[in-house]
Amino acid sequence: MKKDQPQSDLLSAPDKKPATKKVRAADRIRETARALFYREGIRAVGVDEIVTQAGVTKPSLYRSFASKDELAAAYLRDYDGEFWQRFDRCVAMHPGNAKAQFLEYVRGLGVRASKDGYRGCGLTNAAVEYPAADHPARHVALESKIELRRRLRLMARDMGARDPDTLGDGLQLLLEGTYASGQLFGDDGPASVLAEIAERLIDASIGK
Amino acid sequence: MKKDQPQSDLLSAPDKKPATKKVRAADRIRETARALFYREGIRAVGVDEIVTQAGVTKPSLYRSFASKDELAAAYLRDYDGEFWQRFDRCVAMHPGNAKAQFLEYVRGLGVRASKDGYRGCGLTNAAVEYPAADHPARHVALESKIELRRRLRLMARDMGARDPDTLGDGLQLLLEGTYASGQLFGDDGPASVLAEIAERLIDASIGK
DNA sequence: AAAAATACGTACCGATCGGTAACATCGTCA
DNA sequence: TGACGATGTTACCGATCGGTACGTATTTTT
Repeated sequence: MKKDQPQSDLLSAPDKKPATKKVRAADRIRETARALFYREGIRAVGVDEIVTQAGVTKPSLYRSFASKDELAAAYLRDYDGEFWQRFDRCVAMHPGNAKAQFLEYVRGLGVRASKDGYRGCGLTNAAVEYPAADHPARHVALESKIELRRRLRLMARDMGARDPDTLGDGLQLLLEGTYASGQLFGDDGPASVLAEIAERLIDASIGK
Repeated sequence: MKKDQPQSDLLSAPDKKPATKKVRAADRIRETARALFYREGIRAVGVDEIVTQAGVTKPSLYRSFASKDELAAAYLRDYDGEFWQRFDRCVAMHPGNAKAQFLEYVRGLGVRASKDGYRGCGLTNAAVEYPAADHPARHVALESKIELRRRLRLMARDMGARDPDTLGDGLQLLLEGTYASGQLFGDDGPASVLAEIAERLIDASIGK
């Protein structure tokens, strides 16, 4: 279970103990929380479970995070970062072609969402778990979704949509619908038609 | 379950106290749980809060429901019933016209989902809160979604879609996306374009 | 090597969680 | 009246919840 020691000794690592435990407790907590929160939900996971599985202790958690809610918010910030990494990678694959960019992301998502064990979007799930507007976790989730909306509308404009805002919002509905459906049905759920439907909607919304 | 209140006083009710408390405890619990579970989420609401707000006591709850999980399942069965009531009312309004039936529902949903305080679909939310496949709440939610999928595919066929299953699934993506987006963004969210997008997608999927 | 700073662990807290035992009370109907 | 079923009352259970007081290692700096 305790793997990952700093492989800095690939070349010229002069003074360094094996450092089996060199990974900072805060990092181990972040990683463990990420896995547990995503798989089981935030409310379902207690801090004891996190620290136990991370191989650290509770005070270590509370030295790095003010509360469980803040840890949840940190998890979502990490998740948000990974999301945009995936998204922007698709964008970079098709320079100047917004439709191809979006369809690239959508095809990847369609595959992921149809594998079982898929649990949807961590950000959306968190917003479902924490409806209170002032909760730190919900705040992170909402900001991310607002940014996504902005990006999708821009992409819709670049696609040449007659009404970019409407198409952008429509694409967001499809994405959120896939997140939800993917975790409801296992494979062979509605999520598998995402790419086809998205393309159909886009084609019906551009040109003319 | 457990019929309610002998409403024998429609005529000739001679001796009857105001009956402020005549409502069965089980029913009061169901109603209270429905409101609280939907608004705040199932995990977020404790049984103490339910019985307190319902004006009953904990043993009364556990005389009618085997566990909190079963109460949650009962809540979802109620929710499911109300959903199909709304849905079938829209169907009945446009006999023989599946597209009009669906758009009728979609227009109503678009309005509801854009009001703030909207919390999405109770069934979908429950599935998010309880990822474990064997949880009673998730079971009810999944069954309902499977039935919805079946219905939407049938409607897509009645619309004359080239590929009914694909269109049906696409419509489900839009619905689920609206449930999620509606509770993320308040009003003026992506949910407000649902009707327009749905119609566009349908038109692009039929005939030819 | 000594001192200052940083990271971590042991043990514990009060509150709340879902759930129950035992008994008193009430209304209804025979 | 008397019996019954449904409800309320009170007190309690063990487990888990999020969170902390306080002392000990370990590093880093001097």
